[in-house]
Amino acid sequence: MARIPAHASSVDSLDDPRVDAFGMLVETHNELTAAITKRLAATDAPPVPWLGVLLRLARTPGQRLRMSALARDMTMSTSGLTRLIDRVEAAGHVERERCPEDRRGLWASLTPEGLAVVMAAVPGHIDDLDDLFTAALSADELLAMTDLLRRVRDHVRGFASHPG
Amino acid sequence: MARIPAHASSVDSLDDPRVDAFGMLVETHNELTAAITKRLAATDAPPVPWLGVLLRLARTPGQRLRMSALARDMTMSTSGLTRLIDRVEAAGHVERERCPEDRRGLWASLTPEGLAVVMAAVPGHIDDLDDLFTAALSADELLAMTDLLRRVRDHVRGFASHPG
DNA sequence: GACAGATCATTGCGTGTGCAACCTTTTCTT
DNA sequence: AAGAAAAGGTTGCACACGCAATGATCTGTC
Repeated sequence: MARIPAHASSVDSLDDPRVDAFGMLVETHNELTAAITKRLAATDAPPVPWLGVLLRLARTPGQRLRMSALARDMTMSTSGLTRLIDRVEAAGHVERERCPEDRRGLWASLTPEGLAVVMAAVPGHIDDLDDLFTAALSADELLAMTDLLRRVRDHVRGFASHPG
Repeated sequence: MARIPAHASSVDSLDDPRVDAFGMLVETHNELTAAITKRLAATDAPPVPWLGVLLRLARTPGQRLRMSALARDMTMSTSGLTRLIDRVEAAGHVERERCPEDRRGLWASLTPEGLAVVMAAVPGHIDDLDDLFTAALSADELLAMTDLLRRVRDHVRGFASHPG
């Protein structure tokens, strides 16, 4: 691949592997989340962001997480998470609990109903992922891709670029 | 790692490489687009979706694309694209042109100003990508990841799961 | 040739999200 | 100990997006 001089003025300079990679990340994400969203909506499973919250809580010891920590994990703003938890809580899947050692803070805590919901939803979700996602890759490739993505994610997080 | 029986009822069944991979795709996308969005906003460069439109048009022979084709390429609904083009057109970067051979259709056509804008924005954008994205990977890994993502994207598109 | 159905693009509406401002509580500084 | 600064979470606001319905045009069938 030829280096691209900074003063390049032809449209050829727009073909760049870094730009391509970023574009592909965005497109793949959009295609896949749109498809998964439709699959979930076709059943009575919770939508993608709900599933994200419920999965994270279910996998956490004590099955509760601080609001701000959950926002960071979900890569969304705290205001976005406030509203998301509003909805999930209204459905009875989580509860807000006051935090004894920091009275500013709140726990988002998974309810038994919420745990039941996520346990019931996951097998179908995995089937959807097999169809739409995993089928395109070998097992090794899936792990390799996960690893590459994780490294990029961690790298970007190092810039503390989160929305507030 | 142990196989997970379909009737598994413990939270261990929630640790699944397919679920992990999907979660990582979403997180990486969210982190990276948020960070890139902030970088672009800090300069006078156009926001991410505008850049997507402008780049696609700039790289297309004739530098124009049908609205519906552009919507598919951008992995967004046609209504979303209508509004996006409204904004980009108001900024003078593209123009709608009636299509002689199909009077229902419209071309989204890059203006000279739009071309100048994208040519000016791309070098800085590539610098941002180098910082935030490419730095986490070797050149080979970047290409490998792009390839894996492309295969997943193409696979999902095979399900014709687009929003309308 | 006419009518039914599909396709292209737009609009009304609902919703999910980020930013900035705010209040409360904690932590730091002196 | 007191005031300043920082952090946790919520709210007002604006905005971008998807879905469903609409109007216009094309395509296929009889």
